[in-house]
Parts: sequence; C-alpha cells; structure tokens
Amino acid sequence: MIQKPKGTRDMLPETCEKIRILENLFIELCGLYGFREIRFPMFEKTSLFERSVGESSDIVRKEMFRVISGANLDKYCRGGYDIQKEGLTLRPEGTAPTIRSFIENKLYADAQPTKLFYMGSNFRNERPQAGRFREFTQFGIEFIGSEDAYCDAEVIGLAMDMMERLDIDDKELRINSVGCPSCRKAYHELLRGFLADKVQYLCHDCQDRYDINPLRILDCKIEADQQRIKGHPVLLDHLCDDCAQHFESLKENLSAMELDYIVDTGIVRGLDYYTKTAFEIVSSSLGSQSTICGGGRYDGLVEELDGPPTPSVGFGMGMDRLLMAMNDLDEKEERKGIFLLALGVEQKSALVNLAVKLRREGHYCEVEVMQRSLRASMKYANKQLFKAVLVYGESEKEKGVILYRDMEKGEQIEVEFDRILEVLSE
RNA sequence: GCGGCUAUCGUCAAGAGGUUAAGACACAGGAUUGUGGCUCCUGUAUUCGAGGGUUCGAAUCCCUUUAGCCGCCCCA
Repeated sequence: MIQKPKGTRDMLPETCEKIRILENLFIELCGLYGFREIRFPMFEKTSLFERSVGESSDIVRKEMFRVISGANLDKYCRGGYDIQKEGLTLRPEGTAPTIRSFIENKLYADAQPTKLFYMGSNFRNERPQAGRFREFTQFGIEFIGSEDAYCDAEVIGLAMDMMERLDIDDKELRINSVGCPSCRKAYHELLRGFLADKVQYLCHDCQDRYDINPLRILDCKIEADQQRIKGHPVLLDHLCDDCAQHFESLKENLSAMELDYIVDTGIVRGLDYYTKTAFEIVSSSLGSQSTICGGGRYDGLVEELDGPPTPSVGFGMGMDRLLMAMNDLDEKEERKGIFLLALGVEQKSALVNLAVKLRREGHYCEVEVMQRSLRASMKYANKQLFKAVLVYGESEKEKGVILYRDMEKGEQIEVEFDRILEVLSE
C-alpha cells in the first residue's frame, strides 16, 4: 500500500471543519485590523529564501524541499542546469514570498502602510514530532511600511485576539529586542569577548555557533553550558538609543492595549532577517513544541530583496498547533437535511428529479444509494441525523403522493407528489 | 542529524512457546415481510506492520526492515 510521505497528514472531514472555523476567525480578525489577503506561489526561486531567511539558518542549510521537473533533472544530471541559480523550492515560510510580491507588484508605490495576511502550507524537512510536520499550515500577517512600535503591538494584538477567541490555555506573550545590525554587531563582539575563554568547554553545537551566530549559544538547552555562560552580557542592555527607545515604545503600546507580557531575553529568532522586536506566544498545553506564534520586526528585509528601504513587522502562527491547543468547541449535533428513499427502480428517477429541484430551492438532500431495506435505510437516516425522510414506493406512486416523515417528531404524512416542494419550503 | 518507545479486525484492545487469536465499540443482516432511537440474535482476523531465522510447534524468542509516536536539535 502506498502511504503518505513522512510528516504529512490527511485532513479528514471533521478536521477540515475545525480548520474552516479557524480560517474564518482569522479572516474576520484580519478584517477588523485592516489586513487584506495575499496569495503567492507554493514554490519560489531558491535564492529568495537564501537571501531572506539566511544562508546560515537551519531552514536554508538543510530543511528546504527543492523542486525540480523531470526535464530539468535530466539537464541537471548532464550539468546543464544550475540548481543554485535557477532552482525552485517549496516555500518554508511566508514572509519572504509576501515581501517578494510586495516588491515585484510595486505595492510600495501605493499609499503606505501595506497590511497583508496569508494562510497556507509551508514545507520543511524536519524530523516529525508532536506539533511539528513537514507540511504545516501557517497563518501570517505582515505590517509593511512603518517603523512605529505601535505596529509591532498591533501585530501582537491580533495574534493575542486570536488566542483569546479560541480560549487557548496558559498562553504567554514573551517579547525581546534583537537590535539592529549596528547595535547587534557591537554586541556580538562584546559577547564573543565574554565567551572567548569559555567556548572550548561548551558543547559542539555551541562551538559552531560561536562563529556563525553567538547569540544562539544563549539559548542552548544543555544545562552545563548554561552554567558556564552565567552572567553573560544581555543584548537588551546594550541596544543603541534608537532600538532601546523602540522597545520602550513597544512596551507602552502593549500596556495601552491591556496586554500582559514577559520580557524574555532568550528569544532569538532563527530566521536571519529579524531586527528589533522579536516575540513568541507559547502555550504550556502543547508539549515540547510550545510556540504557537512567533514573529518580529524585519526592517532590512525589503531592501535586502531589492525593494526600497521599508520597515516592517509580522508574525507566523502555526495553525496545526492552534488546533491542538484550542479547547474543543462543542457544537451540538442538529438534525438537518432530507433523505430521499425510493422503493423500486421505477420510483427512483422521480426522486432523482425531485432532488435536483430541492437543491435548486436551497435544500440540502441526499439520495439513498445502498439498496438496503426500508428498515435499514431508516436506521441510517436516523444515525446520520437527517431531519426528514421522503419515501416514494409503489403504493405512493399509485396514489400520486409521497411520504414525508419528520424524524424529530416521528410523525409522517402523505403529501401530493406535486406539492412536496411547497410543503418543504414552509 | 542523534536518542527513546510502540506496532494484534475499521477503532480501542486481551494475549508471557501449544487457545479454535478473547472482549467491547463500529459495520452488516435479522427478530419487526414498507418505517429510526431501546432490547435480543447472527455475521465479520487461516492471521498478529513486513521479511528472514530459532523450534516438533511462534502473535509470543532472535535478527533485519518499515511506519507511527515522543524527546534533542530547530521552529510555527
């Protein structure tokens, strides 16, 4: 038997219905805040992600799914296809494509800011685990064009509203500032200086991180390493005036929005484009992949992708994790719909015709197709919670009527066949 | 990329070298010949994720493999 690829899932009807609820809620909230939907390709030029997410990030280094056609694969094998230059990749996140589209469609030429949202699959080749899949769904928003810290707060506010509406347990907002390139550079030097004599005692990963991005050493999960780097300088204490002020302003805005937060200097986003604000919303009800929503400011990204200098802020929200963390909204099962049951082949075409008319009038109806006994059909109609059953057999045909059974009341009446539409519309 | 655990019907499971592979739910049929919900009866795994091996004998022991779950890492 052919099975689905590792880390992917089939969404069965019940799940799809829940997802639809989430999507609709997200769309509604985005409407309240003035974010408008954007859709972009499922795959993009590989170089887009190399330049935005960052060549040193795990995502680009080892987790991207490359896409290649059969013809290009042949070409590649013969050395005629530059996979680096022309290659395509299944999108691993949504911010870079959004910004690419913003630039390519010259949305910056309109009155600013530009507020966009998106929903859809992303792909990363990680080892599957609770709350982590190779194809996962993200809701995201991007608030493009303003450096006002209110924007950061609004982006966070929308995410918090979503959680609030879904009654997520034990949610916690954590914020930090990762500074701008200039204060980060100065801090890196400071940190490297502090770590210089300690790095040889740290774990392998940390020794690599020392050169690539020493910030990442700070959230190493190994206890011994944490002990050794105790008392390290904190980026938040070494921000440049501009970044420090921005962070203060963010906190003021959050307070004005009545949002509780924790300043967590350990938040270091794994995507290279972040500047200043970085935040996460976590839920303890989730297991080890506890981050439901993560995001931050990326003031340099638009320019990095050859657009005009444009400060922006946004988030990505893991829909799959939302689904896990949300408390089941128990909807009461209601009877609905009409079950059409023909007894005998000759009677069937009359019911097929009736079904068409019913649907034209906006009635939900289904036709019995299992060739089972009347008793078995009634049993089925009851279990499927149909509101009514129409029975049309030989005796009804002779009398020119159809039997209309109300499954709630358990009552049935004979209705003239030609009048059944009117009766049902009442 | 590295670790740990699991795998028996559609689902949840019992099963500790010799059982006719329990049971429950679900599904199907009937009791009720054209009428649902309760009740009762009946049916549904030559086979235990797959492939090898040990043994007179394997769902049970060994090896290999696949899949899933969970943790590290990373992230949403």
